[in-house]
Amino acid sequence: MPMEKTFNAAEAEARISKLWIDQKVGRAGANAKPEAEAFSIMIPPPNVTGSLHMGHAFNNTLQDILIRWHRMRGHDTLWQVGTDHAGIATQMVVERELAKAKAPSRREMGREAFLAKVWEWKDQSGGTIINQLKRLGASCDWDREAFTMSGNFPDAVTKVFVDMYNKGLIYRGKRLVNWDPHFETAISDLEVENIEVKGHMWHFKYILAGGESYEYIEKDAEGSVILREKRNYISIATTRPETMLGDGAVAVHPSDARYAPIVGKMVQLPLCDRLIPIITDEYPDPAFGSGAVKITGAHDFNDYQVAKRANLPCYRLMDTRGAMRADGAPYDVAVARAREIAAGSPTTEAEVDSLNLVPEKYRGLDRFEARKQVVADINAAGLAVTVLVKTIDEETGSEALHLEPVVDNKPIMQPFGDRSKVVIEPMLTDQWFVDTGLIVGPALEAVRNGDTVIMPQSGERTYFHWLENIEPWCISRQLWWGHQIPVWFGQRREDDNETLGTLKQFCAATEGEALNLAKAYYGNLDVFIFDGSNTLPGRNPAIGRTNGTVTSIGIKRDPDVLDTWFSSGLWPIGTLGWPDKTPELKRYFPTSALITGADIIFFWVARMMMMQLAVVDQVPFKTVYLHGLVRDAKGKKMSKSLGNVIDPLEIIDEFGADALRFANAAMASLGGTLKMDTQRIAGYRNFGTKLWNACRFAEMNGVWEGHTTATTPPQVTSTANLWIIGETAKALAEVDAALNDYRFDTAADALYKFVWGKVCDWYVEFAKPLFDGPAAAETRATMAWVLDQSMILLHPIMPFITEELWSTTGQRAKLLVHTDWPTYGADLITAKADREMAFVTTLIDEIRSARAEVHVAAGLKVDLVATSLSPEARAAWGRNDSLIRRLARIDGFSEGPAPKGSITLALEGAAFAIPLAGLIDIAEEKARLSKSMEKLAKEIGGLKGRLNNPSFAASAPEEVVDEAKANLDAREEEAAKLQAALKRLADIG
RNA sequence: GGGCGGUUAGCUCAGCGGUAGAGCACUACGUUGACAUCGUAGUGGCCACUGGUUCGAUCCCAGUACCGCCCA
Repeated sequence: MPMEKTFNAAEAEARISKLWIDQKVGRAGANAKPEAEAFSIMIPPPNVTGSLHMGHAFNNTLQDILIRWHRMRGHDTLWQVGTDHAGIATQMVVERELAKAKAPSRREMGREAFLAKVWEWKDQSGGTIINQLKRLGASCDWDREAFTMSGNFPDAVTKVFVDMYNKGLIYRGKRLVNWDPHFETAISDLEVENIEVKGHMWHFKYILAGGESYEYIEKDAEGSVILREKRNYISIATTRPETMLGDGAVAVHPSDARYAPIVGKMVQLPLCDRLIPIITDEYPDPAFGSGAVKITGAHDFNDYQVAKRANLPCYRLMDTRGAMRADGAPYDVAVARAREIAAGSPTTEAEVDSLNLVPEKYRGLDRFEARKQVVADINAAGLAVTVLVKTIDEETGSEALHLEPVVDNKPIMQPFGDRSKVVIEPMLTDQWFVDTGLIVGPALEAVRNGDTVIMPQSGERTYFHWLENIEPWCISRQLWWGHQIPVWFGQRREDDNETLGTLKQFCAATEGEALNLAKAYYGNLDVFIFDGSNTLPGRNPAIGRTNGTVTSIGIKRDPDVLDTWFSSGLWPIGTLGWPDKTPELKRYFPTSALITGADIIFFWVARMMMMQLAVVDQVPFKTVYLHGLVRDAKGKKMSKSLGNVIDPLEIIDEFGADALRFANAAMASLGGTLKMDTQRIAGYRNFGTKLWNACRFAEMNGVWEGHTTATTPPQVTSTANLWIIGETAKALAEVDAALNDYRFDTAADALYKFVWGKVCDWYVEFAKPLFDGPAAAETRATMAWVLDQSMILLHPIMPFITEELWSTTGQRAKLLVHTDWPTYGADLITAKADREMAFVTTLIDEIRSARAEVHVAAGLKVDLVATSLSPEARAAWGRNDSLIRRLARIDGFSEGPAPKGSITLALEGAAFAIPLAGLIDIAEEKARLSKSMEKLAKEIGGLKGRLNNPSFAASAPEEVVDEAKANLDAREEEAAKLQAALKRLADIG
């Protein structure tokens, strides 16, 4: 059955994909030669909730190109596939599904039932993205699909936590964290997006205690007094009025002379029955606002630092949902205790946290509601800074002056949760942290000494900059979906004089081990797991008593889970079976390359480096290839709201996976963003069609008859065949070099130019006359070989169309995916053939160009007269005249002087005339020649300028000088010929 | 404010010491033993600006302007 005119991607891709999967072509070690070196890649695990977007398509195309290339080369390859449980993202999706289905909410159904729902959902929809990867042609080892919540992974995560805990690399502490009031969990710095929004700045007066007052003096830049008044207050500015309820002080800069008289004095905190001090700190900027800053240690990161320095208590004002606290003792009780603490009464962090200093009227209000209320109350109390405003009564026209509160409209940077999109609240909570400062050293060193190479190099600078300024990593999340933290809490023994108010921690891989630890600690008490109802407040353990004496004690597991990135940080070893010493771990770790987006260098790459080095003392990968983000054709971020999202599956439907893959490879230059243009993808679809039709042409000419795969090219004698065999060797060398350097764009470019520019544009055309001559047999053999090589070399980038062509063009021992990658070298290049074909193609180009410029009808055959021929040129003509005649539409050929009324061509070593008496416009030919002369003159001028410069000859390398000389000679020779032709034209008229 | 990068043909981008390339778009023409998802020919660039290094700079260095991205 003859080949169709085009490749039917939709039909063939499904069929070929199934074939590859059924035959397990991507299994670890497939097609490996004995003793082969290993090449392994870990897929950046997509979220199990995810579906394939352009970023995935791009990222996985590059990985597949590398894997296929190495696999064909006979290396022992593994492309480890799998998905990430993606804590917040997945929990969010399932909660949304529940809401949509009007099912009970997460809280209503409880932890166990909810987790069952998540697993149910995962089983139903978790395979989506994996199946989409298959459509892209990804040749992963599908049998090894991993999941961060399945198999050995949870145990591995737990083991790492316990080990790190025991080494003192993980600690628990009360810290100000980014709190997401929607998910009611802490999130890491990296999960916060700071966005500029319209905000307001309010100005409040805090009245000095005891009726005190001072002289407030404001000076301008020159030091002249511009305001002098007696004040009984200090003015503070804030964008978050509701947090004033938790203020611990007012801070001013130590150099600020305006407030020097009142530093150390107390002010009355408005709306509250508390006095707070005026303190000095470097933090306030005297030039900003009034220069005085209210300090709310529990709800602002800067204030927290000030509070720490000044040893101020940090009173938490909000609950987990971002509403003003309604728990704890009544306000007057709490505030009384706060006054005692302020007066020096000893306290603990835990006690401070338990005190609810929100006055009764604000309790339970949402934080934004509370903000409005506080502002209203401050205004009502006359404590707002005001300005005189003149109003005119519209009816009477009478003017009136009155005071209005000063509220500045100003843009403010506000933190939002990257998943929830709600305003993040700095919140003082107990969390687990990795003491990253202790494990960052080896991760930095490994990149510095080249154990791991980051490409492009700018990525290394970013990596260093972040790691050199690393902050502790908050790894606990108040979620349900994830790896539960393997720590159980119990009450401290009375003789245990650790920090008051904290619980004893038992960190262990299993409940049994935790119980053993606890038994060892509590001595003769019975220890049991307390996992019951939440009737006891917080995480307090249960205590059993007999006749009033404590006889048993319960320990309770921390309900929190680990940050998703803690587990995905272990992806390289976890997927290979660690902590077991599996053969795969031995074989494929450290992995060869990590291909990932530059946007997760902090989230993932840096953490994998730190974690793997901390756990197994080895780098996780030798090369990190960072790529940019995929944008739309205009460079805009693809987003649903903009409506510019390009769905890779739709692209595959329309153009085929190969076109998308080739476009991805061609765009993969290092650095920058990637602008995805469907026109370009269409172009690469056309490229596939081009190859397809070259093979179809071969088929029509019997090239494939009885064809089997040959590893070496046929022995040939004709120049065109020798030449294309050499070009194939050049293409192989370019592709190998490019892929070796991770230059997917260079590889794609070389292949495009070879297949289209050399094979299709020239070689197929050359073959047509050769098929009629004595070289027909060797030409068929050469074409078969060259097209085979094209399929092989293109296969890593365009696997489907090449696999399909492979099976339709001959008897094949193996699928293309497992066909050996060639190893031939420069010995296939014949310099003489190269030179000769350069002459032939240049001559054809020149004739075509000249014909077009003087408007010779395309169909018209013309004669050619050689006016001068070097021996080499004469030989070249003799061996290739059928090619030239056909492609340049030449009829008769002779040697001799230029006939009258001909146009002239000048080449190196030859000059030709095309007699066109009566057919051409003399003026037009003159113009054409003059234009060529101008171009030559410019080149000659440049070359002469260089060569006439004495220091050029003195300083430039010899070969550069020689090249310039040779160039000048050749250009001058051509110019002379053109000059002669111009003269002839002038003679005619 | 700190860090990283960019500025090359109408568009999207390569090139990164020897005088500028690709794809797309555009214009004209369509002879051909595969391909109109095509062929042939062509138009189009003070390589952001200003200095410096060099025999020579789009390329290296410094500064300026503008534009991105990341982190505060």
